[in-house]
Amino acid sequence: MSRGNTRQRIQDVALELFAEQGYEKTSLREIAEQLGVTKAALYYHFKTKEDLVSSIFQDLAVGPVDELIAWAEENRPTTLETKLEILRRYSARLSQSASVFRFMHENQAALRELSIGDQMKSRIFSLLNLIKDSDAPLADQVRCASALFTMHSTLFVLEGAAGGPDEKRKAALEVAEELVTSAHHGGDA
Amino acid sequence: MSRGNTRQRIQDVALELFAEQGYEKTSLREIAEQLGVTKAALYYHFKTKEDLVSSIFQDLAVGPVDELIAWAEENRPTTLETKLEILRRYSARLSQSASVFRFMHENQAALRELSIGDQMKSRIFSLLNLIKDSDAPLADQVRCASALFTMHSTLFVLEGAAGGPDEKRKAALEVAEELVTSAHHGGDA
Amino acid sequence: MSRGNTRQRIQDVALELFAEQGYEKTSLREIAEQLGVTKAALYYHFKTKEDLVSSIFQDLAVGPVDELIAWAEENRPTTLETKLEILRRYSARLSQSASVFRFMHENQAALRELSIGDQMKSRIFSLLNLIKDSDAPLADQVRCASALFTMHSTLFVLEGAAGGPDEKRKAALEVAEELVTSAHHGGDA
Amino acid sequence: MSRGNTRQRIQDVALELFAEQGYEKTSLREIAEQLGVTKAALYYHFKTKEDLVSSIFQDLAVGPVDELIAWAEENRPTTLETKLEILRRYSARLSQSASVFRFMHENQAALRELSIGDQMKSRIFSLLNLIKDSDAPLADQVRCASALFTMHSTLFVLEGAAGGPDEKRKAALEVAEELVTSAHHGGDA
DNA sequence: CATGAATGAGGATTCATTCAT
DNA sequence: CATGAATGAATCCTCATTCAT
Repeated sequence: MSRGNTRQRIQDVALELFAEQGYEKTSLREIAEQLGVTKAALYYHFKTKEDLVSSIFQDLAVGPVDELIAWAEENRPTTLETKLEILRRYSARLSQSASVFRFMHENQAALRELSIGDQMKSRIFSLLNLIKDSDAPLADQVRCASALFTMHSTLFVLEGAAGGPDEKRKAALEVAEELVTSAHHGGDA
Repeated sequence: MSRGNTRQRIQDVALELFAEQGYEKTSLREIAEQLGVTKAALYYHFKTKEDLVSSIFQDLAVGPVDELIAWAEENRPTTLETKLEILRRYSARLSQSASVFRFMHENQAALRELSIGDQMKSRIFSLLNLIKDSDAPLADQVRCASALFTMHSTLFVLEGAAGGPDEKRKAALEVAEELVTSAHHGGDA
Repeated sequence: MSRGNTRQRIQDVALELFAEQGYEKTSLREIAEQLGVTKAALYYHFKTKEDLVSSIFQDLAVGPVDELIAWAEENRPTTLETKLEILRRYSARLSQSASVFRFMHENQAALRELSIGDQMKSRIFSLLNLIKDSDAPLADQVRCASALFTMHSTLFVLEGAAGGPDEKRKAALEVAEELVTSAHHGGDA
Repeated sequence: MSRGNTRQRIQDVALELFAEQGYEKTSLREIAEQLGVTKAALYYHFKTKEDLVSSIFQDLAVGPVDELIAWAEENRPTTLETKLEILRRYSARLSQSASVFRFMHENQAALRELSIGDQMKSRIFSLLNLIKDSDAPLADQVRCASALFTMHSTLFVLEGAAGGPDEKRKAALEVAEELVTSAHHGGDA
């Protein structure tokens, strides 16, 4: 039945548990139990716990974001329209891999000393630098950072408010576009 | 030698380590060692590790935010000017207790199952509800949430960018005010 | 209000908790808390935890049993009637200090390495030796031991059966008398 | 080196130490040390300390007694001869697993809050109910309880008296039979 | 591919006890 | 008489990891 897709199944279950309970609170025993295999089996597929979590990020977050960055770099110089397209594409990535990003957001302390933490951080900085202008007034830089964070946060905030996940995503994107546009104008004017 | 200020010293050192390394990665042994006391001494002052972290939040975050909420509730109905004043006061609180809020932000997964996690969450929701209008369009609600998150995030993002902490705080406040104002107008128009 | 009777109050509360939860499971903190005093206060009245439990036994078990043994030794040689009187008196002691004896019975392992354990053991052996005849057949010796244990056990067994505590005590005494009488006859015949 | 019998070896050493020192005074460290393994090895085989002690009881006490109860229930209605046979079989079980029963007897307080405590208690009650008649006079009920306790106690009392363990066992059985017979006649007459 | 068995390091917590005030 | 503050030693237990089979 399971033919070589074990690796994938481990990642799936692990992500689910990591997102639910946090990285540190989720033990390999738990993951193995939920899969119906032995802890040792996990070690056949992944060298360490860190290796497991890294592979998840690599596939679901680092890779996609790298593609986005590559695309943006091909489209230099970065016009406002390009910036807005970055936001749109990023928003799409975000909702595709919502649980990884949620996990990242809620476990920053735990991820900080994992190499993957730095990797993600540098990607997001790259993205931010594509959107904002380093010479712009501080407030404009905040606007751009805020644009990114707004899309992140909306993934798991506003539970109370009406609207399905996709409506919320669109609203967040709208606000983000507005913020970046405003920062861009700020630079222009 | 120590004159009744031990409790306070424990809280200080604990917060420092919690913020630096994360809640789960910081052991009571470490805190005790840094203080030059025994683990058991910590247990004389705090019933559990959770109790310790809770007391820190209570003093530095829950208390101050409660005061702010109380003030806001005395000034009903909430005009735009009141909302902006809430932002200003919140921004001040935030920078006074920056490390607690940073800690909170980076350890959401760990705090989730601590009672203090729920407490903080409910406070922030209260604040959000004072600022936003539940009947407003979704985008406006996102604007208000974003205003809060912007002030939070700016505490520990934009390391690269120029400007001292206070300038960043002011810039964040400016953006937050803008977002809330925009959401308010949105409701009006 | 409390004038020098603190010692007594400590003993009372301690016995209650020891009997309820066992010796090892009952901490001095617990005793102090229930009394509304500090652990350190207990140490003013009793040198150690062992000292506390010993004092309780001394007052409620060792002393009374010693009196009984003294009485029996004054009434040598030990006729059957004397033996039966020993049983009656012992039965009375037992129900007066039921909780100490129950505690003793259920915590033999814990008491074994406390000096008071040996003390109690030697008292009960003395009592047994007054009742049984060392030259008698083994079965008769068992009868006499059984007589004592019957009275002990009935203190906290037969919860299901009808009858108030005093009726049970009388029934136990009756059976005990029978056993000792039978052992005595056995020696005679 | 060790061939799958580790689990058994742990149980053996644990029982020995539990019986010698009591449940609470015996730490897992001690058990592990005596076996020449790590504490963690114990946890591979038994989920908790309670689980370890339970497994010992299950194998050596609960199981055998359950068989005895099952046998007795097949031989309803319970004649006097059946009752005596129960005593004989129980006596045999008792001396086969003497240390478990001794341990049980001396650690009642500790076992009380372990699920295995309740289990054993209910077994002994079942046994008692097979032997005694609930409508009989209280004294007869005491006789039957006493029969059981006599066999229990003789396992570790009467150290001073002459006779090997098997002679003591037989003497105890004799007295127990007598008590139950007497209680049975009491009901008849 | 995977398991069974084990380890070493470390976690939070509890306890009896002490002593200066 | 009693407390507040602290200690040292021990407790049970969990975890990531390893390795022979």
